[in-house]
This record gives sequence, structure tokens and C-alpha cells, in this order.
Amino acid sequence: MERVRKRGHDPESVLAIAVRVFNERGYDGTSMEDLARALGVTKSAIYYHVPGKEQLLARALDRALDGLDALIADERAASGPAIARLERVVRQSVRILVDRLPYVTLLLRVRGNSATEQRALERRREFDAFVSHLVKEAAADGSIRPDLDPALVTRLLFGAVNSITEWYQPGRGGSADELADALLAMTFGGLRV
Amino acid sequence: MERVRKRGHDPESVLAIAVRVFNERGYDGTSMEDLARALGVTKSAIYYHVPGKEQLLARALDRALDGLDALIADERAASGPAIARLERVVRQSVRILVDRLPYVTLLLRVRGNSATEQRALERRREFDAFVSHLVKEAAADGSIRPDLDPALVTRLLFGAVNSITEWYQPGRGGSADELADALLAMTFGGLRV
DNA sequence: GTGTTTACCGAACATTCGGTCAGTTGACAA
DNA sequence: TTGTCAACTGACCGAATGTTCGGTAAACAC
Repeated sequence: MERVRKRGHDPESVLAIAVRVFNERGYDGTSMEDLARALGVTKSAIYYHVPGKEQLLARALDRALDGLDALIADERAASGPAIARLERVVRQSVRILVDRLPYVTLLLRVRGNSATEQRALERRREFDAFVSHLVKEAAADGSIRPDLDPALVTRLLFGAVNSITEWYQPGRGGSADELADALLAMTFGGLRV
Repeated sequence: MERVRKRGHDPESVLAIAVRVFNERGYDGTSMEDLARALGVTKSAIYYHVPGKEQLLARALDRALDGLDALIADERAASGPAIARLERVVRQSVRILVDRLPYVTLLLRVRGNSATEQRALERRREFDAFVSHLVKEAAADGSIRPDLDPALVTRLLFGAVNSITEWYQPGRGGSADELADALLAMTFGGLRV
């Protein structure tokens, strides 16, 4: 009946710690021995909780991708000017990135070395395509600068968004909303006074 | 007397191909066997040209870092308003990134797993500190929006710059200068019309 | 107290890793 | 023709890799 239990690990705590180590040393740079050390158990204990290294990666990537999918689903049902929807997508992306920081960080570093990684890259491309389409809409109705290529804007804009994973530390340096405010002020409004 | 030679590899061609594979699969995800396959030779032939895997990484990272160091050296001697110097640093950073794309790409993915990587990270931090200082100058003299934290602006701005390594392909999609123009238009001028 | 389950350990597994080394090949000079 | 030498091959090494498995101690159910 869900008592306090002997204390020890479960699939969730193993995943959380594994993802932290994956982000510190890179997935390929992390051995099961590294994970075991971080968990305070031996290598073999890990296999009691999870099926293996690649499954840990797959589960972590799903956490990130499920968040982005939910964002798309929400936003497909939305209406209003494209520029306003774009702004909302950026803001929500920042929120997801901050909420699920370690998982999104891992996702953004995936290079397609295994079937698991390739599947994740494909799902990620769907998100990119969605955003790209939105920027094109905003460009077509004349609400963003006409001298900039929409595809390029998409990439630079989300380059800035995604770079948050490189330095953001929860607790320090503002909430997701404050971050999004600053990012939108810079990219939509411009740095110059 | 420097004839045409038997044809085959030399340290330079090995490095170039190795870095390409490192960027495709990640440094830790690349085995010497992978490199040998890409070079069309056996593993042991690699050791005739270069001392080993980590030396390949070290040489590649130096190419990127030497470019950034040269930029700093140039710019320390420069004068003029901070905002103009910042703009020039961004433009030159884009140029170096494009000119030395595979090397800079590799540098930006380093996580400090070995002494070689840690040394590279330290050198990179010097560059970041230089840029950060420049943004603070521009903020102090009132030439960028006062509502944005200079440290945050530095990170987001160079987040956009560095993201170029994620998608840029030489030949396609404009020169370094055109890229820099678009990036500066977006971040300094703002997207909105 | 007995039996079951949970969470783990230690030893071993086959495979892959980065790296070494003695030998081979073929182009070239003399 | 002979000898040199750059550029490799192939066999191999010890260590590390991800994973499996038999066993076990402690907590729980009855």
C-alpha cells in the first residue's frame, strides 16, 4: 500500500540521476560504471530498475519530445495573428525547456548514432517544421522584417532559445517567463535603444 | 623536392577527415575503427600520421581557439564606441565560425571529459569573458536597452551565433557576412517592423 | 517463524576500445 | 639491380565496455 519502503532507487530516480550524468559527460562519454558510481550502487543494480543504457536515453528523450508535442497540439488549436502565435510558441518553448531542462538538454545534443537517437531527431524535426511554418506565416503577412529570410530567422531565433540549456541553472537567474521576456525583447524588439 | 608523392594521407588530411567524423558521431561516439573506415585505411595506419585520438582532438580544438584568440588580440587594439566594437566582434565571430566551421563545431560540444577538453574550455571561457565585458561596456554607456541584463544578452546573442554550427553548410545559404548581417539585423534592430 | 519479494552484490561474459609492433609493399634514387 | 624509405597491413595486447546471472541480506506478509 505504498508505504515508506526500504529506501533505495526506482526507475524514476535512476533516470533522473542518469540524465544528469549524461549531460555532464555526454551520453557516449558515460559508462554504466559512471552511472553506478553516481547512484551509489554497483553496475548490476542498475539493470534491476531499467533495461539498459539505451532505454534510459529513450525514456529521457521522450520526456523532452512529449513536452514539445503538447505545445504543438495546443498551438494548432489556437488562432490570432501569426506573430502573436509565434511569440507564444517561443514563450512556451522556453517554459518547457526550463521545466524539463535536463531532458531537453539531452535531446539537443543527440546526433543520430542509434535507432533511438534517429527516432528522436525525427520527432524533433516535426517541431522545427511547425515553428518554421509559423515564421513563414508571420513573414507573409508582413509582420516581421521583410529583408530577413524566414528560414534563417527560425534557426537563429531558436538557436538563442536552445542555447539556454548551455548555461541556465534553476533557481539562479530568473524564471522561465522572465527569460522569455528578455529573449523576446531582444529578438522581436531589438537590442538598440 | 616536394614532388607529387605516392598519394595517400598526411597529418592534415587525417585531421580534416577525423574532425568531420567527430562532428557526425560525436568525439566519444567515434572509434579509431570509424576513422580508419572514413580514411580508407586500417586503424594502425592512422598512428603513422598522428599520435592518437586525443591529439587529433587537441589539434582540432586549437584551430578553433587560435581563431578566437586572434579576434581578441585584434579587438583589444581597437577603439570606438562599445556598441560598434561589439557589432564587429559578432561579425568577426561569425566569420571565424564559418571559416573554421568543423573545428568550432567540435569546440562548442566539448564538455571537459579529459585534460585536453578542460584546457580548451578554459581558453574558450576567456573569449566569453571578453565578449561579456564588451556587452557590459555597451550597456553602461547606454547604447543598448537598459531593461536587459548584460550577462543574459551576451549569452543569448552568442547562443544565436553559435547555433550556426548546428545547420550551416558552406556553399549553401549565404556568405559569412550575409549571415552576420541577418543576425545583427535581428538582434540589434529587432524582428518587428 | 516461515515464505516471499525487493533491492542489491560480485563474478563473469563477449565485445569493443585505443594503441603497439614486426613485417610488407611499391615508388624512387643510385 | 640494389637499397632506401614512406606508407601502410595484420596480428595482437590489456583495459574498458554493456550486459547477464547466481546468489543474498533485509524487509515484508501471514
